[in-house]
Amino acid sequence: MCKPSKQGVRGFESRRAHMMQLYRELLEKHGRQEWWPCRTKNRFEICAGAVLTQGTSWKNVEKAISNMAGAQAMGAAKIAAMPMPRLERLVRPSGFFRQKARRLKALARFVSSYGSFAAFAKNATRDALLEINGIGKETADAILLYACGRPYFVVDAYTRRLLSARRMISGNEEYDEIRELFEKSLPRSVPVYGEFHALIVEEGKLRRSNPVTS
DNA sequence: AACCAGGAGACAT
DNA sequence: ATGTCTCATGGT
Repeated sequence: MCKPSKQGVRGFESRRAHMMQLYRELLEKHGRQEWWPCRTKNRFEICAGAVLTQGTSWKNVEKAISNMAGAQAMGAAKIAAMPMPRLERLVRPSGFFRQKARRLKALARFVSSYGSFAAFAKNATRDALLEINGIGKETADAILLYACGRPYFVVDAYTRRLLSARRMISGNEEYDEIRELFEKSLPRSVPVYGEFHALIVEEGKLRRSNPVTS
């Protein structure tokens, strides 16, 4: 049952075509972003970055990451065992430092409970991540995609604006509807998801600094 | 000198 | 379900 109607099939193919076209267009315009993939051997650093960047510019996050790395503290076990005042001091430049220190610690304990990062990356579920206080949908998906190498598309405010500007969504869709739109329209590829989201962010930043150039 | 970043949670309506 | 407030540092 539920064999797709011609309308449904055409609608699906059309969305997929638009999505690929958008990807190509952004890729040509901005070039490859290569956010985290190979540059970072430490995958916990990606998890930390996902939390630290909540509501703050990446520039500030880099300072906090640099502090943690400089203190030999960029690891789940180290963060899990670190006294809060010390952790707060390290992440202070990223803003919201008290709650971010708490969130990092909760995440570090969760990762540590798997015994190894590899075990965490393989077995942690999205729902389990979402139960951690301070890990919402966007942060969870960013961790799953960029740190765990799993095919979850990351949706942010730029993504909504861009898609509604292109009339690919109406604008009032739920987070997960938009995520599934990407995941169903694109080949199930971690590098593609990662690059596409990064490109959308880059495009969003450009639009902000220069509101008039389409 | 406001304004705002690669958000999320708590709370009121 | 949908708004509004808070969290906080550093760059335009």
